[in-house]
Amino acid sequence: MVAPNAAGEYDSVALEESIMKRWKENQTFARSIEYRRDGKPFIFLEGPPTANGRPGIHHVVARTYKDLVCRWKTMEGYLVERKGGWDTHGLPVEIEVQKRLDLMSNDAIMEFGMEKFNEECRNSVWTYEDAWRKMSERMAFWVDLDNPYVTLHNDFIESSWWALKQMFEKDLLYRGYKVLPYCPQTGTSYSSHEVALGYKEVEEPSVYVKFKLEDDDASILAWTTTPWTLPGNVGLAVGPEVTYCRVRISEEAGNWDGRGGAKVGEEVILAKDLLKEVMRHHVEIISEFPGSELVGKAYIPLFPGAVDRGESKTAWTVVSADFVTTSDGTGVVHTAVMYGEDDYNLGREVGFPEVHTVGMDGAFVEGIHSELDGKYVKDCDDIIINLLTDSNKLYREKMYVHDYPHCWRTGHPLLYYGMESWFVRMTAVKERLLEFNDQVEWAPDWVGEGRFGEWLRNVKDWAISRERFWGTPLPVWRSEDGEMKCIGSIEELQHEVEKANAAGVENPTCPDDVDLHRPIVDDFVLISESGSLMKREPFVMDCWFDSGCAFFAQWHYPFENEDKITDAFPIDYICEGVDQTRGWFYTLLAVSTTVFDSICYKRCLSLGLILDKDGKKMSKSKGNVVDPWDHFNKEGADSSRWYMVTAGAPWNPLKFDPDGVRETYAKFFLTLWNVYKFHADYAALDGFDPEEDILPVEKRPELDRWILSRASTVAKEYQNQFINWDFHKACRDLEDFVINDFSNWYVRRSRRRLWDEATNDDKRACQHTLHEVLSLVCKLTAPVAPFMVDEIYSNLNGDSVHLSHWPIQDEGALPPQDLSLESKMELVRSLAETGRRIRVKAKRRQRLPCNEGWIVGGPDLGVFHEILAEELNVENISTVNELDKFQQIELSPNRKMLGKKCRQDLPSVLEAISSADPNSTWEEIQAGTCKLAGYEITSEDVELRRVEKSGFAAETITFSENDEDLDVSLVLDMQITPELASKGLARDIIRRIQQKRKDLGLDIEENIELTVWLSDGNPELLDNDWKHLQNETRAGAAKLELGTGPNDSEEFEVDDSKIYFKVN
RNA sequence: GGGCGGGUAGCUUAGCUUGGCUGGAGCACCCGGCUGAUAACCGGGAGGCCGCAGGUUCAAAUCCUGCCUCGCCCA
Repeated sequence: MVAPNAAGEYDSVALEESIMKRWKENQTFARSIEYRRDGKPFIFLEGPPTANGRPGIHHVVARTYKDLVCRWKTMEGYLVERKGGWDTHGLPVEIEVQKRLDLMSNDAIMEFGMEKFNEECRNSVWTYEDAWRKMSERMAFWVDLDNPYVTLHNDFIESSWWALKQMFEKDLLYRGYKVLPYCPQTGTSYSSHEVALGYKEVEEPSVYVKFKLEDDDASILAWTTTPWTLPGNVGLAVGPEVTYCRVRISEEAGNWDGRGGAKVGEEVILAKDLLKEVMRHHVEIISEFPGSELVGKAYIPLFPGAVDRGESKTAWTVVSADFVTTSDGTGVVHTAVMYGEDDYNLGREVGFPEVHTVGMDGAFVEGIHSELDGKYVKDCDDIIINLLTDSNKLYREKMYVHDYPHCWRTGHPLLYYGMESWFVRMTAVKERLLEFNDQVEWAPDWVGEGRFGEWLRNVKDWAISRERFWGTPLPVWRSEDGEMKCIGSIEELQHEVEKANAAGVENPTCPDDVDLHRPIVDDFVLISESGSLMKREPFVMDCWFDSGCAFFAQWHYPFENEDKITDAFPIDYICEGVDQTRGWFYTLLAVSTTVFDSICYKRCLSLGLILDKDGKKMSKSKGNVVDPWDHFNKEGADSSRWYMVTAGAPWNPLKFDPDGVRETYAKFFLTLWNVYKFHADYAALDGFDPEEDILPVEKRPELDRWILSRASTVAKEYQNQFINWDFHKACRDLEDFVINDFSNWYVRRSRRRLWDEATNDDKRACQHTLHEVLSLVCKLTAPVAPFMVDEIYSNLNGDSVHLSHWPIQDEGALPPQDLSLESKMELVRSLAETGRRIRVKAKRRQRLPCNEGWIVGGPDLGVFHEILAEELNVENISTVNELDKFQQIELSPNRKMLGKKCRQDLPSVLEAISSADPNSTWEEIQAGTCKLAGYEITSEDVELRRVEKSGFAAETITFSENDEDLDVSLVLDMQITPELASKGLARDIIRRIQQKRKDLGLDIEENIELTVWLSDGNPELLDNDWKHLQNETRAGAAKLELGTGPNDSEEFEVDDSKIYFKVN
């Protein structure tokens, strides 16, 4: 091993870039995996981002947590392979292409050509791949992007097909309807985020409709904002617990506005709470009853013949539904099965006929009503209202203002429309899902138990098909009479194509590398067992299905890599934003449960959202998006990563404050670098070899043993915090250690030890200690902020820190701990601080020494007296036990004990304690005879405090060791002697001259010529101190004069008298 | 409308599980000190209806109830 190089200044960006280069040249990432080849695997799965969006700061956050766990586990000795992945299918891709090529409807796409369109999609997927690569590399996210899994690759699709077939064979796949927001103008249904693009406030007619009961004169009143759904009405829903009433119109209404009405004597039924809201007539209440009494009653259809009853027994009857409320309407919900999600679910549940009254073109189908057939539904509101009015079925109309989703492309209102769709029967495996979820270690646990658990308890069947073009095609072929085949591999497809060809179908060729996308797969026609032609169901899969298959499809399982599932499944760790709870976290579990009947991942870290510094969501439109490069190019990736991890718990929302990154840079990294620089510069100068002349720890001074012990303690706690997912606490503690213990105390106290030019034991001890602590800090920091510490570690140890071993597991790897030494040093530091506080209060300059200092109480600090004398600027430190000389006692109540004993009398007892004489009371307490305010007071009820007597400057602090609180006092002697005054004066002058030297930019070694003028008020400067002054300031030639200095001399004041000096 | 989480100093936050001495820290601000020690450090100061309102208790930031508010997810 050779001596380290001198460190140079810290330039984070240049340093990180040079390290990136070094990693590339040395293949450090690959080596970090290879040298763990024999280790136990730790399986990480990368959630695939889509590369057709630019990466943002939130991706940096997620990748930091992915990376740090993988690096940590690697250092621990696990084999952690990291395959990159890309999500390349789905709606966002199609929308991008549609916008670019102005293809605003399905017809336009078909006209353009589906093949060409999909080709455009395939290309557009990679728009930002380079930006992603650069970001990943710059932030040091180690992942294999050269061999990623890609959801559009045939291998991936084939594996997904295989998975679907498993579901199909388990009867978990079925065809049904799903009510979706649909735009008849473009012929497409919309996902929720597209819907969100198009909400508009509109004013529309709403109607209160009278549904005449079959065997009763009364009508039930129902309300709807979509009159066009009324011809499709097949049922009325009431709340079983809601109170309804039957009322009779008792008077004609005056000032009737709009169409509709009711005659005197007519009877209607509605929720009691909404009576005033709805009725425009004076009415008398005939009866009141719960909704359950209405259930089963039949009524006369509004548009007879519009819907075919079919097998349904419940059509045009009242049913009960728990979603019915009395917040608006009449407390009765008109149900048209195909045009509302609640309606559809209710219809399925109670058996209403599932029949469309509206076509895909948005117009009524033939046979509804002569005035409606073939007309666009939104043009029919008026006609329908008139028809109802004419047949006395309308009670009233009311204009209604609400937000309603509109097509973001055409501006037309969307229709909620029941579409053919394929589902995975998740409801059938609900119990297994819950069971598996219980086995997952969630961070934080409330996401698993709460948000995710809640979702699973209410799990619905998963609608996995989309009427789109760019995606994994649904591999189900279907004949007109409903025979179905699900294809699970290319080989099977080829086989089926051959079979069909043999039966006379003319299919295109189906080679081994057939592109599994549309429209190619659409062209294959298969043949059923009974000999009918089968066509592919014209859907693609929800792209969430793709990513849900990633854990096996990334390996092309089961066609290849069987061992990846037998040996490397379930996954050990995944990590994504909390918004993935019902996204990727769910689809992974859904697929693994339905296909493998297994848990999918053992640990899941769910990250909080990233917000701007004001707590607002980052969005392009608000312009508050933080570009990661702003910080990569300024403070660097280390500071960005460390900031993000220390800013809060990973699952809490992160308010990203650019100033926080700067602060991290200035405090943690700059400090660490300067500690390193301090060590490296002297080590380089001295030719220090960390492997030579190692001084055993027990032979090193207390200060060294202390910092080594602290380092051990911090390292162990760091590991515990990591295991508990408390990365933020771990890193905050480490940061505190580096800044306060290591830099501000150890290095500050050790500085002079390295100044000595000759080698000695003390210097060697210090250098080895610095080397060991720095190396340890590097290892601990490496997973979180991998750059700078790699530079430090490599320079000190010759190889990358990322190839080093995590220092925690084996006992011998950490320096010895000495907790009693740690707590003593803590006391020493507190005493040093206390001394400064005493001086401020006593108005005594820090540089003016005190003759004596006494430590009263506490453990033996003999070995630290020298440090304390220096820190406190006291000539002589001693320990004394005679408290009374400096102190008197005070009693302070222990409220916890007294509260239990005295309850409501506590205030009067407290009063009694504070007014009693402490000395005699304490004697009584010890004798067991103390009684105050009627209560017996024992030594447990009070705490004894010692307070300094006047005449000494003193302060008492509490020192805790082994659950015991000890009072320790520091007393300073405040008298001033000529010797002390001289010393203090010398220090003040030295300080000024040193500052001047610094201002002049003088080298540390350089000599100066010095003249000092003392005036009348100054204390005498003794010979010794004058010599010391010359020595410290390297004043080769020095003169001491009396009087006022010339105009070109420097002037300053000490205790109100002036001093002049001049440096040449 | 439902579920989950948050609301503590100008800002970022710790403390809440298990109630108890004066609610702790960092940034920024002011005063002082210290420094051949770095964008550092130390002491002091100012700055807190601990979201609001009730309840439990001798005692509530902490436990309970309701509300307000912000965020996310779902309707």
